[in-house]
Amino acid sequence: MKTLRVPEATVTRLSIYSRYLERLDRNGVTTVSSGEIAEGVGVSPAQVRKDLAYFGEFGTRGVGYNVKDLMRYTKKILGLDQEWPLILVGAGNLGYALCTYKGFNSRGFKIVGVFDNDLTKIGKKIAELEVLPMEKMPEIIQEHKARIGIIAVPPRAAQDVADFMVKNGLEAILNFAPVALNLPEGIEIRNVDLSVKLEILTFNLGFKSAQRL
Amino acid sequence: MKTLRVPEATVTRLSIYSRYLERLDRNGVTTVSSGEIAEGVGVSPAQVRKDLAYFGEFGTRGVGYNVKDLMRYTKKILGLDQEWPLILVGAGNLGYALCTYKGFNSRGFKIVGVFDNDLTKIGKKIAELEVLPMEKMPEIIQEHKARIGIIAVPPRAAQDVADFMVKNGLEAILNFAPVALNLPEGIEIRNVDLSVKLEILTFNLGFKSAQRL
DNA sequence: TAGATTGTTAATCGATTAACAATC
DNA sequence: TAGATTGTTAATCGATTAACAATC
Repeated sequence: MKTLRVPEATVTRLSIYSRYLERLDRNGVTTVSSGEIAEGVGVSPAQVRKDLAYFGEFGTRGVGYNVKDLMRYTKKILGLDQEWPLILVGAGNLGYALCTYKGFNSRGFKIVGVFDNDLTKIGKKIAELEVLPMEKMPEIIQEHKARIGIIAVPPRAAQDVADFMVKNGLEAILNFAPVALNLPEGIEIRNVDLSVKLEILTFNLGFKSAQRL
Repeated sequence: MKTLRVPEATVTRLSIYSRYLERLDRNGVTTVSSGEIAEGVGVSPAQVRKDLAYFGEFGTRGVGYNVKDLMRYTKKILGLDQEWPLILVGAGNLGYALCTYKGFNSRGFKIVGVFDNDLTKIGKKIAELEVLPMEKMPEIIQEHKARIGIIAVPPRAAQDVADFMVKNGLEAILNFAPVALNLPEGIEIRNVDLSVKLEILTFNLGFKSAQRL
């Protein structure tokens, strides 16, 4: 792997190519061109080739890419050739949905601990897993060698949860609470905001109406 | 509103500024500078001013921005000065979580119909709403003048649901299924992929380990 | 007035695309 | 060989940032 800086957009697309290749493979397709991938996921063929070029040469000129091989390469690049144990905080509706979300399991993600500080939730079961009090987190992190945490709590609690996760050794956080978190250098953090994309839609609908006037 | 093309990243940030301003307002802050907003959401002060400049002049030189006013302006720009009725298809765990998600309501989004084609789900209640069969969708869309649909079904069903939504007049779709949808020109579509950001994290964790070698 | 902060221009930076030699 | 498609370079495009005049 080159130590060149890879644009985050490239990694995002790689994840999408990867899933598309899985589908092609399931459908029995053995060879694919950059143009077909591009068509399938909605980007340009040059984009596909450029993205892949950050990591190596995976195709055959005049022929295209072997679907199975490229699928494996892309998953390997993304780190999906291994299982990733996840620590989840927040056993509300969103937490429940994430626990049962098949899209995680199929990519090698496995939630190994669900935590909450709400006494009415602790002890309940979510898909095989008992909701645990926060104090148990260090133990579970150690047991599974977890490195990634997911925050699915209300905004006001998110920073405390993040601090607690970092204190206990987690290195990366996926945050579903709509707030910017303050974390020490070196901790990877990404936000998933369920409402932002919806607001892009409302913006665009309004914008189009305005232009029609 | 200028008819200039606005970068999508600007709209995304506007949504984030807007939420941050709401928080400042709740905390009783009356005036804020571009530098403080930048600090609060993690971008550069120039970025904040540039983003706002697409839509007008909202500040006072030497002073900053009035929090309440700027909050109202940003919400208006995003189309959040009105209620948006939403049509949701998919009454599984994710659908359930979205129905009860407070982040939607607080921004003026209101799910007015939940649909599924699973007979075991139809008739059940999710937070005041009865899960309806797909055939009822046209009626509900008309009744509420809904323009936006949310897809929370498994990937293989997503395209059919999208086609059905478009056929019944919806103009914009938020898609939680991890597939690229094919839709006619003019239909706004955005995907929310719960797993992609997680894969960016695993990529970065792997990348960092590789660089340490 | 002196200090502060906006709005905006120009410079910089980075990402996408077009084009084509390499090569199957 | 002729046709196809990759990998890569150079050109283009667009977004971010630095800098500063305007002005409170």
